[in-house]
Amino acid sequence: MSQFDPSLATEACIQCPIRHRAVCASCEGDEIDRLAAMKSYRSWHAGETIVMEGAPLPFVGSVVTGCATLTRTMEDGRMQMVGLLMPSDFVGRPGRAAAAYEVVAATDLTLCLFKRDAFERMLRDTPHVGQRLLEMSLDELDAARDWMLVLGRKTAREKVATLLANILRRASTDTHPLRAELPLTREAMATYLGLTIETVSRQITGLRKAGLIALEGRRGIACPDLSALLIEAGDDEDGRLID
Amino acid sequence: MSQFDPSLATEACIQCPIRHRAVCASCEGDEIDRLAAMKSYRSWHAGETIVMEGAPLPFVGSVVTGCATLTRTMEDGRMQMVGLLMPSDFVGRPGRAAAAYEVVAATDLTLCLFKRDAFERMLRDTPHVGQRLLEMSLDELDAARDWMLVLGRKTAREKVATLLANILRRASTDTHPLRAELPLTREAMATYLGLTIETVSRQITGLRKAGLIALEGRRGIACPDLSALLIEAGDDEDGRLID
DNA sequence: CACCTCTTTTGACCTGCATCAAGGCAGAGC
DNA sequence: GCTCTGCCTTGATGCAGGTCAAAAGAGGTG
Repeated sequence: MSQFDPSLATEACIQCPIRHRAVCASCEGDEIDRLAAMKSYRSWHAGETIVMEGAPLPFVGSVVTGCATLTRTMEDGRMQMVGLLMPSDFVGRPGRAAAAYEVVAATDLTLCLFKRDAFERMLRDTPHVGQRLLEMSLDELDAARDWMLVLGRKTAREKVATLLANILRRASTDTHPLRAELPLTREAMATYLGLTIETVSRQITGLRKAGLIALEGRRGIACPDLSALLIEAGDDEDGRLID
Repeated sequence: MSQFDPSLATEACIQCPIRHRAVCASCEGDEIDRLAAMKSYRSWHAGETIVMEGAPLPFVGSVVTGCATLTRTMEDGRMQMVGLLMPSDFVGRPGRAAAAYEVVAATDLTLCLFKRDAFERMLRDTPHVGQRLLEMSLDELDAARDWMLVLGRKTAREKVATLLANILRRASTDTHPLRAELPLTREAMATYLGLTIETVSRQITGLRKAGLIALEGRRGIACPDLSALLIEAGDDEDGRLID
């Protein structure tokens, strides 16, 4: 775990804490200062574990840069990723001392952190922060439920297409063709999709051979026609973003 | 859709709205009256659709008696149940006019309802209701993520054992052997578990032949040893309740 | 460059669950 | 009671994706 230079935060932490700007549209001036005084930043390298499943988690916060994964593990070692956190996503759970999932940095990662007890006090004192957090939690719940459809009913090819399309849309810079760097290894993708690494690899190859995507090195991906990829994913063309 | 006699509500609606007692532990006396004045009750028969996916949903509320299902459907008809609502569970989404999922009465069902706009006003005026709702939403999110592990990684037998164990524990009256009435048809179970109806049936038969459960008619189920069933489910013995 | 390690791809084979197709059984209505 | 209808179970077969094994890249290091 390395130190993050807080002076970088002004630009990087656009939407923090919990989508700072959105929240603070209704903040008084000194509320912003109080929030700012409570923040700290911490960084991790790709692959580092932030908390283990069940371990105490004395902070909450949000992703500033990079990408983190939430994973549940069965006793025999089977693993399922249950969330993929991107910048501005919330980490941790007010009102609960232990992490329900393992949290791992998928890429190099910086979090904006609050001590949990201080954050809980803020929730009580500042209702609009609680309202914003409720809204975000309900969005997360919808995303989790959408992903249940992916896990329960989609074929391997549809699953991979769904994930790639989501990543492409999030990273979207409206270039043509659409490009993105995959924040996940093949193994992490398999863990997310309820597949094995071999199946993920085969399906990616299949999509490449069908001309739906192009690979640029190990992590780079390009997509000439997102709507074609979405059809392959079994979604209607304007299917919603899934976490 | 039939009318529910509000006079029955006093007993039945122990935890409504949004676990009324829990909320109202910190309510003033007249807050309770105001909440009560906003409520209404409505009942549905087993199998009736309450709202279709994407249709306008002008109310929110909570389950008083019975059991409802939340389901997402793909264009080609594949369906995945994404939530199973039991008494005291919350229905609907403040801040959103349309239902994200189809809601169906799995059994005969009574809901305690609030007009959505009135409820949203209450959320703004009564912060502890919002806090309670946040807490409930985070619990739902954990449950949804736990179910992702079931869908993504468990075998058919483990899935069925997981569902049956959850139902038995919810209905638990601490009798021995544990008994419950299944609120779901085989088809609904299949939709929940990401399986087909035939596979569900075969796995139930398998669990019965292994002596882990006994069937009592079509809907009745008994379990002589819950911890044995939980081991079959791939959980540790005190695995948590899953929605 | 050679060497090592880690990730990804590819191949061959197998199995768990889906699919297709009959039956069986319980409750409702006559 | 009989029959109809809607669930549920059972059987036979096929295939998608898992498993096991090996090879091919892609970095990193001396």
